[in-house]
Amino acid sequence: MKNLPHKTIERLSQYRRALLLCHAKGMTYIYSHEIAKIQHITAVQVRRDIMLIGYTGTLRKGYNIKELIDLIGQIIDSEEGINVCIVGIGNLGRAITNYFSGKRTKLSIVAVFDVDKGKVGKKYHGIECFDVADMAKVIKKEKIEIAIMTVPGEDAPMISDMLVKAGIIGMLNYTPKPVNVPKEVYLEEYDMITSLEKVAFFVKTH
Amino acid sequence: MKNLPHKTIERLSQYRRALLLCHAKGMTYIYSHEIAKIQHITAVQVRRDIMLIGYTGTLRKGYNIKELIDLIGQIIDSEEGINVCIVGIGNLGRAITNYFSGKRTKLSIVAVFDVDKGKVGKKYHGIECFDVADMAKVIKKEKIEIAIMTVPGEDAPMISDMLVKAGIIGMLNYTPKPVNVPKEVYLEEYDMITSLEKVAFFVKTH
DNA sequence: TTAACATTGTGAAATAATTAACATTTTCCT
DNA sequence: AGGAAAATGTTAATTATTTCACAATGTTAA
Repeated sequence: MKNLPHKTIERLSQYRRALLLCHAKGMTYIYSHEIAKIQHITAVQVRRDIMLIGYTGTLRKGYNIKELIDLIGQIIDSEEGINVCIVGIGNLGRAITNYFSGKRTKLSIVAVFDVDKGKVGKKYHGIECFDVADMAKVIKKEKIEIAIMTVPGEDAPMISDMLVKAGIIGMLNYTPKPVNVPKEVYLEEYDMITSLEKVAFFVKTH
Repeated sequence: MKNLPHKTIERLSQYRRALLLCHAKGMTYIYSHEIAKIQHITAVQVRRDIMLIGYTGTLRKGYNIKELIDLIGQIIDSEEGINVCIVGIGNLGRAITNYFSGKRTKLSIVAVFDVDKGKVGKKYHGIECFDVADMAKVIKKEKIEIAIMTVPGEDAPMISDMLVKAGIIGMLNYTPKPVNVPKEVYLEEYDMITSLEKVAFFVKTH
């Protein structure tokens, strides 16, 4: 199951969230075109994604929601769970801890870091804030594997290097500054300004 | 210049930001492989993107930074500038106003909206917060064309509909909930949870 | 019981994006 | 002056992703 396309993985994560809502509403089966409607993509794409993970639905009844949720979980989650940290607990960092608080998933945010001594020692949504200087120590102690960077752009390269040295193996960079990591580290970057400029461009060209 | 690939547009936005930093440092020329290094992509891709916008560099000297910045601006900016609003001024909304404050670009955040009466009337980074109920009025008055949604997921569909009715033509949805908009409205969705789950998946599979 | 229909599953085609390969040109060195 | 090196610009090949088209099959209704 290694060779799932990146885009399929993204959609599976989204399907699962939509399916959890349906499940909570008491639905038991769902058609590909219903999932497609929710995600505003095509039904064929939904079916193909589901085909790729080897699940098969029931003709004329659609997919069993519970089974599909569980299967997606088997595919994209780690059995043991993964610990995550956030570096930089400004507005963006807090927004992310917010999203996660309360939701129990296989991904747990177990530490946040900041340079601001006024923040160190405080708790954010129940998660303790440590000094960036103690990063390596805490990451090892808490077995943290993924880091989310929400620091100012100019600090990103240095923080990134520290994270890599501390043994992180996945990184999500939300700063506007691209960072370099060794190829063993999986890096995903997202930049809000770029997205907005992209929307502006495509708005302009209809 | 209409048919630029989506990915090229994203990268042009990023190149521009990197080039502005280089320009500020006093550099006048840059090689494709230097840009590539900064963005950690390949030099061929940089050259191809630049080729697509019709710019040509100087052999053995590289690209003129100032000229390239200006050309990218001509391509991706709207001459008159575009007004943007943020709906939902929680942590994420504030993070975005933050990013933009101080930077003068062709994109201006001219209004923020919230349902919380305690926030209405206050200013965030100099931008006034209006009641969501007055959205249509303010959007027309201020000639706002793009909206950034940073409301809780459950409010997203309703807010989205209101925005569309108010005449928005581009939308950036940062809630975890996909929304439906008519095809005349350009929609870009980004979901942090999905990104994190994706990183977790690819970390797991090396 | 059978015809019409709705739905899944999937090979093949189409489209989008990246990468390889290399011709071309300028500069530098000897 | 001439050859080597270092860049750009671009066509072609490759890879990734989406969409089309339709076979298969269970379900419903007459």
